[in-house]
Amino acid sequence: MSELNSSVALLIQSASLWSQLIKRADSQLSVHGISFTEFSILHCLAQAPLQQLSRIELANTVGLSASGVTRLLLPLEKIHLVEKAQIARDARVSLVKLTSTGMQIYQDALPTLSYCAEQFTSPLTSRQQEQLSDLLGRLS
Amino acid sequence: MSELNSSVALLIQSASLWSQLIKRADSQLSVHGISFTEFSILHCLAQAPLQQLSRIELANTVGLSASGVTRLLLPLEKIHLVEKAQIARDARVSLVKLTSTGMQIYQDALPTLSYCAEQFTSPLTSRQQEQLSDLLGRLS
DNA sequence: GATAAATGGTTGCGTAGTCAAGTATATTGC
DNA sequence: GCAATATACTTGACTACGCAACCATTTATC
Repeated sequence: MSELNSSVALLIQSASLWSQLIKRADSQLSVHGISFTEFSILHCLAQAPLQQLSRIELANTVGLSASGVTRLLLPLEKIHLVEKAQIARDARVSLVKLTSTGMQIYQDALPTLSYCAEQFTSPLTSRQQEQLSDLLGRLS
Repeated sequence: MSELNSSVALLIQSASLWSQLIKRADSQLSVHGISFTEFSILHCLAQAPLQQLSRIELANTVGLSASGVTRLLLPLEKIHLVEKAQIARDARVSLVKLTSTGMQIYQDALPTLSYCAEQFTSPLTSRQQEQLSDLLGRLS
């Protein structure tokens, strides 16, 4: 049973850690008027070629359901951080494109979140941070 | 900017990873009639001395807000997995105590979640899993 | 020992997100 | 070329939270 316990204990500890991290990130990002999840979306779009992705691609990248993406994009469209685009090949897909305003907000918010991430990983040496990054990268 | 990017990219990748993990855990735990968060609560209580904790301690341990704990406990009380208890010293605190039914459900669910955790960490060698556990343990 | 401040907890209200079902378009099998 | 199936969403209804405001009790201050 203590075999079972150690992996499960790690999981539960991670849950607590993660929820605290997200709360802090949300709180710090609120200066820019966006949440962590919204930032994630801006980030994925900013990295994408032409700064655009389909909603399904976006959902897979940020780990949300399709409907979650639909709902999250509504306010972002309303304040013109992203806009819809079509693709001729397939009338089903509705592309999401980062606007220049959206890119601006993203770039403003990037150092804020980066600082937050550093605060969080500061108990680790930079060597350990690399290790952690590497290990997490191997998980799926 | 690519300096900023690497830490932030890791964070966003972790978010996606985490949400997928929780979805899988919830889905597998549904056999036992509980969610991952509910399991977390049972787990914390099972580890605690006398299998009881105050609501605030519980909130801190699982990373929820106080109100989150209040609401989560309601259904658990209703199906008698946990019960309320008083402490004479302080009439404000309301202890939460794991019932024997609750302990049973916890022990039934433990291997399920453990299997889920193993599935998740299976891309890593056991040496790497230890490293990961160690690194995460150092974060707060 | 009365008043102020802190702590433990609950409730109202709002937001984020899920799943199941529906719609529109594309693709496949015959 | 047309039915069947799959894909890309959207919507309705619901759950899971968080925050702010609120009691109740305890502790500190004077």
